Amino acid sequence: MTVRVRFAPSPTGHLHVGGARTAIFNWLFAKRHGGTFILRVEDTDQARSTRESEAMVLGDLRWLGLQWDEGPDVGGPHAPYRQSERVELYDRVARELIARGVAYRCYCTEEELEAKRKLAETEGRPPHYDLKCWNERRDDESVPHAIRFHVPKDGDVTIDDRIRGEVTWKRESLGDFIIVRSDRLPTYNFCVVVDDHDMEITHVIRAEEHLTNTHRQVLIYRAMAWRIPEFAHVSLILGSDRSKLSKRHGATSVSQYEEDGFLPEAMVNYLTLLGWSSPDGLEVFGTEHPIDKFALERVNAAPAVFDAQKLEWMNAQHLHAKSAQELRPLVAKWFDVPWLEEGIDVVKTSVQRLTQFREALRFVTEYNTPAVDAAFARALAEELRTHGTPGDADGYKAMTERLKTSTGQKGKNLFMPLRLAITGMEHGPELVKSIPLLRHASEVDPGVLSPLARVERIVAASA
RNA sequence: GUCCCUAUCGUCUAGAGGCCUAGGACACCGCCCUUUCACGGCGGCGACACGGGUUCGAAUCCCGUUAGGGACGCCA
Repeated sequence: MTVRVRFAPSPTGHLHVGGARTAIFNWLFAKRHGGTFILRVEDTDQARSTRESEAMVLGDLRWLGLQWDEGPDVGGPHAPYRQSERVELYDRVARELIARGVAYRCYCTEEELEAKRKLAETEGRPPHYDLKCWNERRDDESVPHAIRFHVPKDGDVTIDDRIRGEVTWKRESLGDFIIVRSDRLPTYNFCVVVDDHDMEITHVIRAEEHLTNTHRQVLIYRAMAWRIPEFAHVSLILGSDRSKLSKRHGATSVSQYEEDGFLPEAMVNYLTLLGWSSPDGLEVFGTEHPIDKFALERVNAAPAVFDAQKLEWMNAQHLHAKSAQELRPLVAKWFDVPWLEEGIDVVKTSVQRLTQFREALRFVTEYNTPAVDAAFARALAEELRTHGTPGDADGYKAMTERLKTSTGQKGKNLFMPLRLAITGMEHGPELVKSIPLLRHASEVDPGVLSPLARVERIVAASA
C-alpha cells in the first residue's frame, strides 16, 4: 500500500506556523515512504473562506518548499481538490447514509437548538441533540433542513493513534451531529471522511484539536463500511505563556517570518524540531536528513512552546552556511547595491536574518565624520594618497606596518582611530576585509565615499 | 460541567526498568580566539510536577492528585 497523506488548510488567511508544521510532517512522511502528498482546500465555511486566502496559503507552502503532488492548482486523479467544488459527492454520500438509516433530516431551527442547549446546560445534562427529528423521522426535502448522523448504540470507538497510542471514546460522549447544514453545505466532520476515503488517504496526520473529532469520523467510516485510515494527532504549538500560539505572542504566520528575513529552510528545520527529534541528535539540517529519518513514532505528544530565539539562531546557522553568491539574490529583495556580494561576504557572520544586511553594511553606505585626532588623520590621509587604499589582506598588512611608524602609534591606539576614521564606527567587521570592501564599493558605487575621501573630511573638519 | 490529550533544565528535547551522578541544543554567565563587534572553541548554571503502588531496582510501568491544553457548533 503506497502512502497517501494530505494537508487540508481552510483558506481564512495566511498559513500559520502550526499549520506549517502539520504540513511539514505530512510532507516528510510522504517523502520518507515514497508516498503522495496531497493539498486539499477545506473551504466549506463560505463566510470565512476566500480565494485570496487560498492563494496566500499556497504561496506560503511554496515558499517553504513543500511541493504537493495533487492539489487545486495542479489537479490529480481525485480532482477537484477544493471542497466547495465537491458538494455533489457529499450530497450522494449523505443520501446513502439516509438510505442506510443512519442519518436523517432535521427540521429543528438554530434558535430551537440554542434554547435546548441552554436548557440542557442549566439542568446539568450534556448539551446533546434531543433526537426530536430522529424520533419523528420524515423525508421532506422541500422544507429547509439539516442532515444529522445518528450515533448508534455500539458507538464506542477506539483508535490506535500513531503518536498517542490507544484512545477510546464512549458513545455517550456524543450526540447526533450535523453532517449537512441547511444551506446544503457539508460540515467538516463529514467532508473530511468523504474526501479522505475518496482520495484514498492512508494516514491522517493533523493537529491535536481534531483528536476528539475522530470519534465522529470513525462512526461515519463504519456506517459506510469504509476502510479507516491511520491517525496521527500532532500536539499544538504554544506561546511563551503556554496558551495556544496567537497574534499577541508575536508573529504567527509564516509570511511574517518571510518578511522578517528568515530563510525557508531554517523555518522548516525549526518547525520540524518542534515535536520531532532525529534519532542521532542532529539539529541543523536540510530536508534530506529528516526525509531519511522521519517517523511518526518519534513525534512528541506533548505541546511545544514556540521559541523565536532558537528560530533566530537556527536561521543564522543556515544563513552562515550559504555562500555570498547564494545569498546575494535573497538579500537583494531588501537591499541592493553593486558591491552586494562582497559586502555580504564581509558581514555575513554578524547577521542572523536577511533583513539585517542593510544595517550591517551601513558603515559602507553612510559616513558621519567622526572625531579623530587631527595628526593621526593627516598621517592616514598621507598614507592613502601615496600608497593607495589596500585592496587585499597583503596590502592592508603593509599599510598598518607603515602607519605604525608614520603615526607613532601601535595596538589599540593605532587600530581604534584607524577603524573610526575609515568606517566612522567603533564596531564592525575586521578591518582587513572592511577596508578593501570600502575601496571596491567606492569604485563601483558613486554613493559610497572612498576611504581617502573619508579621512580627508576629518582633516578638513579639524583644519 | 462532561469527555479526551499532555506533564524531564526558563525553552526545544534525548531517555522504551538497571547504561542516569539524567545527555544534547537555544538562552544566560565565565574563559579562550580576536588589537573592535560578530562567528567559533571550551567551561558553568539549570529539570524527571506531586502522592501512592508494581519491582531486587523506576524519569521510564500502573493508579490518583494537581496543572496546562483540546473538544463538546448548521467553524475547521
